Amino acid sequence: MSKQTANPDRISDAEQAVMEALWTRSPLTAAEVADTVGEDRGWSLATVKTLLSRLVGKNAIAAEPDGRRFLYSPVIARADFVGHESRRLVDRLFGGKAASLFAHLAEAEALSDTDIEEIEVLLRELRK
Amino acid sequence: MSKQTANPDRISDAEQAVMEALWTRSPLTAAEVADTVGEDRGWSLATVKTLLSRLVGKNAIAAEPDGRRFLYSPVIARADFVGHESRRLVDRLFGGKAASLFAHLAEAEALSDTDIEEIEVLLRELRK
DNA sequence: TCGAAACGATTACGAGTGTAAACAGTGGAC
DNA sequence: GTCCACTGTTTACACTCGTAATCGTTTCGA
Repeated sequence: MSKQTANPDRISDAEQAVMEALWTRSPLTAAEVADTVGEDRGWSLATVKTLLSRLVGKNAIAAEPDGRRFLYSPVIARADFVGHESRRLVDRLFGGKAASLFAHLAEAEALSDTDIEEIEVLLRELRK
Repeated sequence: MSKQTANPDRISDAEQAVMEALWTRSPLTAAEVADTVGEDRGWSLATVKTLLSRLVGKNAIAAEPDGRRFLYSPVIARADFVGHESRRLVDRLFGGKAASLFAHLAEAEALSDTDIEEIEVLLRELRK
């Protein structure tokens, strides 16, 4: 009672790769996902099928029957996932303060000139 | 060949809690860490000892002998850890673009007014 | 009609994690 | 001098993750 309780159905790295494929285009069959994802990751079809099953188990994707196979589609939106993970990071590392994350990025020179410009634009938007 | 190869000595959530204690004050004995951390997390001394051992194994902390016990201190700095994890998130979710992370936070209304003000100040600094 | 290909489901297995109990050595109190 | 408390080390165990192989079924081509 603890890892899965504290960690309810977190999407793992490998699983995320599969999600990315489905966020890009869906629905897809297992074979199609494997074609897309397995390519760069060097995964076998079997591996992709396992990941798909696990994602279905986590209710992250839905499997709609289509003849004797399934068509998979995301259930959770990418924006939600991204939001969840971002918040998690901000909470874990910056005491929940998003500005601290920003300060860190600035200090670590992790912000390119382009980044800074874009953020300025966004800020002007926000200030309106 | 893959999880530990792709994931060389990552610091886990539970381990991070121990690190936080040591980043706050160090060196500490195992018992002291347990007093600090075990309290809120409800961990037994045994659990804390295990985590300390694993962290030593990962070269994240150092154990200096002090009589018949050890004094533990961080080897990696919090800023480095935070930097690493932040970059990891930006890479995984925002294609490496920090500005995208910022845009997401803005859009998700994860930025408080205070956050925005602070960021503006930081930006002015950066522009100099 | 018969065998091969294609599918999902089941099983596998080592590494990492969360959480701890059991064990062994030792130094201090009495 | 003996025993207890404390310390690090070893072992444990269930669960997740990465990565598949195998199995059972079904369908399509020959």
